[in-house]
Amino acid sequence: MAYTSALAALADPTRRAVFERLRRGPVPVGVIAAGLPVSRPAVSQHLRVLKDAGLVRDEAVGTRRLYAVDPRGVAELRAWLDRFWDQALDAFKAEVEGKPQPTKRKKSR
Amino acid sequence: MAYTSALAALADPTRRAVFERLRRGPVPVGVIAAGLPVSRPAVSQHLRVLKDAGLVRDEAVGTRRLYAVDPRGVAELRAWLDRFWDQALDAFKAEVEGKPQPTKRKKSR
DNA sequence: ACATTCCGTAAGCCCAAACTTACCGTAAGC
DNA sequence: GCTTACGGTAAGTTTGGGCTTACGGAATGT
Repeated sequence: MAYTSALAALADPTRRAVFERLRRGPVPVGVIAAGLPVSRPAVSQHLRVLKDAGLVRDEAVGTRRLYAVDPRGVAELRAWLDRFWDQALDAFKAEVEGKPQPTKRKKSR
Repeated sequence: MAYTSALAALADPTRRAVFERLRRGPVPVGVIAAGLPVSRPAVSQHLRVLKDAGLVRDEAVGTRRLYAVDPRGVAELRAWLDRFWDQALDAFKAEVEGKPQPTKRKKSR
């Protein structure tokens, strides 16, 4: 159940900006920070969270580290979301076909 | 771009529990709160956030309000996620086929 | 060897948000 | 009518997390 940490990771706007920057391809930390209004250590911390969530993988090349989107983390989130997708469509279809009983209120106790 | 608030909404564990409870079908607020270790007002507040994010819709029936998953919010999240999915697969394929240039370091400035 | 570039980590601050208690409105049952 | 069940809102408290500054380590270039 790593989708929990993935959702928590993508909740933050700055972290989402980092993640979306990675969509174009592998990028070193400094380049990411240069395009954002936060310091480089902040970006490092965000990348750590994304990595722990399985959304990102890194590769050391010289003194730099290239970060890239990890398809596995994205796949896990997708799978979790799809469960809601299927159910919601079923419920919607069921409601269109015929309203159920109005559900009586429970007696006092 | 309502996926931003949707991600923020699903980041909280309690709110996610509420949302997952709704996966079985429409439920009144009290029933949700009964199954969670938080107070009923807390659940009300969480439902408000989920509703503002477009993930949930509500329907008044008597003194109760039935909450249910809103497929539209889920669809929006799915669409956003899929953009990463496609890109990540492309990048992975490109990397397998042939490593790009090692990327020289920039001179001092 | 030294200097430089790149990056991760520690410590600390500060604000957003999740929670509780208390209150009020509304609809249904008697 | 009154009472009771249900639920949204306000106010206040507290904890978590995102940020900065400062530091240390590792690899490259000369």
